[in-house]
Amino acid sequence: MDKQSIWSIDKWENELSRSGCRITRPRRVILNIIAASSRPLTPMEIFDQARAVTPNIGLVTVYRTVEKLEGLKLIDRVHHLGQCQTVFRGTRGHQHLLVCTECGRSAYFDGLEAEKQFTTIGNSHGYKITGHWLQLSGLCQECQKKETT
Amino acid sequence: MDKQSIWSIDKWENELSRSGCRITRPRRVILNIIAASSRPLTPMEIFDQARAVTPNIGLVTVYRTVEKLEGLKLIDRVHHLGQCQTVFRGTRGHQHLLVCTECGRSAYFDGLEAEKQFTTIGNSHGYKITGHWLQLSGLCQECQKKETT
DNA sequence: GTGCTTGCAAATTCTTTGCAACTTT
DNA sequence: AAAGTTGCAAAGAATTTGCAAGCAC
Repeated sequence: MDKQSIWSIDKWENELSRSGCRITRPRRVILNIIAASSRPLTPMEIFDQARAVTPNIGLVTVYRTVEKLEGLKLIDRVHHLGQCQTVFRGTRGHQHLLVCTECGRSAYFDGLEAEKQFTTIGNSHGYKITGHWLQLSGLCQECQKKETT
Repeated sequence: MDKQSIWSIDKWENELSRSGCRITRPRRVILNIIAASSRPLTPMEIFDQARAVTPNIGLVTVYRTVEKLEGLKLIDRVHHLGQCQTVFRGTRGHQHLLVCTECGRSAYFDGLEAEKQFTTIGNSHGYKITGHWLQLSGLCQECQKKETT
């Protein structure tokens, strides 16, 4: 677990209690798993990892915790392999995701200059732009190596 | 149904038969519904509309037809309201989608200059970019009017 | 103690599969 | 006639809900 993860967990727990939620053991476990992951995870994957730590945790708790974290914008929903139930730790400020199509390893990159164009594009179609979704996909370093092997 | 839709349907039927598929009545109905829609539709929505025309059509046929159309890239999967099973007629050339968060009305816009940056962004993280997903959301003209009402 | 959480079991919802009858080419 | 397609019913997944017992604050 890197510095960033630790940083996230503290922040997440603060956010959670600030919004009236309780910090329970199952939640702490789920938080840690998501924060430590280098790739987006499905509810089931989170559940499996969580069970290794707390065998009697319920899948339902995963769903409910994920829902809460998403509501607080602490995690993001990611498009990956036709799934959109996978989640990844949220962006800090204005960033977008870069996902490896092979292994799922993900990284954030900063917003583009281009985003300024979005309003203009919207206008030309009569839309008032309120948001955008941008995600790049490709092969991470590891998976590029495997390709050539 | 506008010109664009008619144009799509002819093209779609050509593509379908060219890939060894048969043009059947249920398929024609589904094709027409998707081509004529100004917003992304879920399998169930397509089914409901189709039933109005062919009461004994099966939901299964919708799933199977959608799968086929998607495989031929004639329709695109769209992110809308947490769903990613909704589909919309495909892009022509290099375009991206603009979706109304209220009513779903959608339009395509041309690719951005900015896309040239994507490769560079990828490189700086060690990724080899193979694709990107960009979708804008906002309020369409109709829904902006309703807001002020 | 109060009120949020948990895990279980059951209920829903969504999607896929097996198959015999039926169309398209 | 051959090969792809259809709709039904059933199977399988994925997700949500009701609820009594259990914790966090």
